Amino acid sequence: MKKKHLSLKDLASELKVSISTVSRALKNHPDISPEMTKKVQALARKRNYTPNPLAMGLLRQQTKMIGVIVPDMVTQFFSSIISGIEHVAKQRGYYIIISSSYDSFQKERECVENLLQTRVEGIIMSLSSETKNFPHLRPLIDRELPLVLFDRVALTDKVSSVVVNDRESTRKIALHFYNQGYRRIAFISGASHLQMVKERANGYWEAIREVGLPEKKEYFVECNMTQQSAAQAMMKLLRLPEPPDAVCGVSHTATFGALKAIRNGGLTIPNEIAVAGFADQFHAELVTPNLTSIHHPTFEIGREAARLFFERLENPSEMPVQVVLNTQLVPRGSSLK
Amino acid sequence: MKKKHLSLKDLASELKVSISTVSRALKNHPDISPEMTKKVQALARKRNYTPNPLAMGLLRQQTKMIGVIVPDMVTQFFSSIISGIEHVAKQRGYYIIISSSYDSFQKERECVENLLQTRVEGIIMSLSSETKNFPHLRPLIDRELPLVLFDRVALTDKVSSVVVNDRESTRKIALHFYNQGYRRIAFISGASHLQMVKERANGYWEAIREVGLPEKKEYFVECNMTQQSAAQAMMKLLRLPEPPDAVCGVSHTATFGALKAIRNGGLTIPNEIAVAGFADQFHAELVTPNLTSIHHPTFEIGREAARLFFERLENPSEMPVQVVLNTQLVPRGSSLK
DNA sequence: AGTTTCAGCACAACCCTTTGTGCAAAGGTA
DNA sequence: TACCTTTGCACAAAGGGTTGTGCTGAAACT
Repeated sequence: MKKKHLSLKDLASELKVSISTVSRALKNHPDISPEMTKKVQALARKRNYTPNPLAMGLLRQQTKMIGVIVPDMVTQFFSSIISGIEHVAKQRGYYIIISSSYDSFQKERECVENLLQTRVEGIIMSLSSETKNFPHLRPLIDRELPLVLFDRVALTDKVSSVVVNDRESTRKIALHFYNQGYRRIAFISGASHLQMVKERANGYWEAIREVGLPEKKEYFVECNMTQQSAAQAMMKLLRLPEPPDAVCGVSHTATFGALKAIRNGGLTIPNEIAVAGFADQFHAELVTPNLTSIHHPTFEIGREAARLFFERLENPSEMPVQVVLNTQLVPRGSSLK
Repeated sequence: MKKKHLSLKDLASELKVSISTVSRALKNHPDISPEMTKKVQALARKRNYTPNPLAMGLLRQQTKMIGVIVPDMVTQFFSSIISGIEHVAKQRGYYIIISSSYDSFQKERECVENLLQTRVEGIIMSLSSETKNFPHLRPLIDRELPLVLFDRVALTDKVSSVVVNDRESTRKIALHFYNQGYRRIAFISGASHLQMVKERANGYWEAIREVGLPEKKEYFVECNMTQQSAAQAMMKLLRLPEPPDAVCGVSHTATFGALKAIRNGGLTIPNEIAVAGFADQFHAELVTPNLTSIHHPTFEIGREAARLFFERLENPSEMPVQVVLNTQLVPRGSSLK
């Protein structure tokens, strides 16, 4: 005995008036007499009527849905951003549909296609690490569907985006190391085709130059952004004839990978070597000593991305903009001599 | 020059046939001649036609959407479960709409109402910690909409649910402590109105009795499930005339709270005191020594919940079932003498 | 050749809502 | 009284898709 959702038709037949009368009465249309309006609204409230969103969507040609694509939705970084997006979307009566690209270009492409088929009104996404070309974004751009990129961005001349000040982040860390007296500062970098990685690497070199330290290439190692790879890169650093006394990871994963390698190497932090990188408060305070880290305003990233999305939705012809959010360096035990 | 999605009507007018012909041709209906079918399908492929889901939804009276309510979507535990739900939903062509109750009964109630207005076909949820009555679930049950609860469940005689073997989890931990030679085993419990907490507490006592240790009330302390509160509870334990040599936290948060208190107290793990609790691999291996922990099959919880959901969707009259998943004790450094 | 049969397509209704237009009854004015 | 305006509602179309039924012309039958 499954009760179906009730429609205007049900209300209309119960009141023995036409559907259009009911519809107008619910909107206080002047064409409808006050008595009728009252009667209709009373019944609608009693029966707990709500308009069918599908019918509305069909009529208005809008689904009230935003597609969100992230490399992975389990990581706190992304889930927190999603939470920020959802917060704004909810306020505006929109829903989000989350898809994971699992850092695969192929999957990302499928996600975009799927979401377009679902008739989302636009997409907010962070690119997969494999994504170097953007043919799958063409349909969005050509059809002027709102598209907002965050964290891992591209095509910034055509697409609005939200990023953090990556260069400044690593610069802050390196300067912090220097101020604490560390002089052999190393950096574990990542896949260099990513804009974010380039920026962070630049920030590192900028600080090195700024304080007048020698630009030693051997203190700049690369990894593929996995914990294991970062750990190996760290071990490479430790085997140097003159190993670094401070190290900064290019990402959350790289930082903790380096941390593990250092522990395995039996070195004491922060005396023999200082560590800093990217981590949220919870993770930074879980390890001993607590990790000096760059805190990303994840919720705000999501909020801004959603804000830009609605801006474009309302004004598709505006020029794309880029919002740069500032990160925060939180010094903790791992780098305080 | 916003190109709209194209419809059957567009295809029909381009081929100068009726809409119904196009519709049938796309489905290989025998009424349509092979040549016409070929022609239509060719054009549809060329133009990249996909049916409008709103129109289909309106027609079939199904939205292909599942509402998902969690206390918080940022925590890995829940985001991983959501990921499992999404995985199954995607396979079946369904989308999920995620709402957060923020552990508030009021918000949870609003979430349910909102989702029902959106015409989701059912809801998969974990109850907020405030939820003790279930008037907001009545509409779901009365209208026989699929409802599946996980982790924090209730009304198991009317609603399908997925839980883990909580009692067994803590029992395993306590037995593991005993086998490692620990004899003064403590437990940091939580808000006792939660079924989950009761079960875990029971598992602890069960193991204590099983191995014949004295049932010492002072080794059983309570906290309100925050890190700080758990840390305070831990400190209380450490101040005992005969402090425990092993401690188990009732939850992820409680476990790490206890860990921090022990560190602050300057005790060495696992020699002076062993620690174990609930944590995923990433967090367990982040701390030193690595934390012995109960691993929850979060992805599977989501998968099972979704499976039960579709079972009920297809067969609403079946009796509710409860799936109990087993947890896994992963011994690590924090409890190995 | 006249009738039947069937292939092959068009028409119309339905799902639910909004909204422009039509229309009848009531009121007002000359 | 005859005409015009206004009130208050009904009708219909549109949005995109499916599907039962109606219609037309040609092939196959007697």
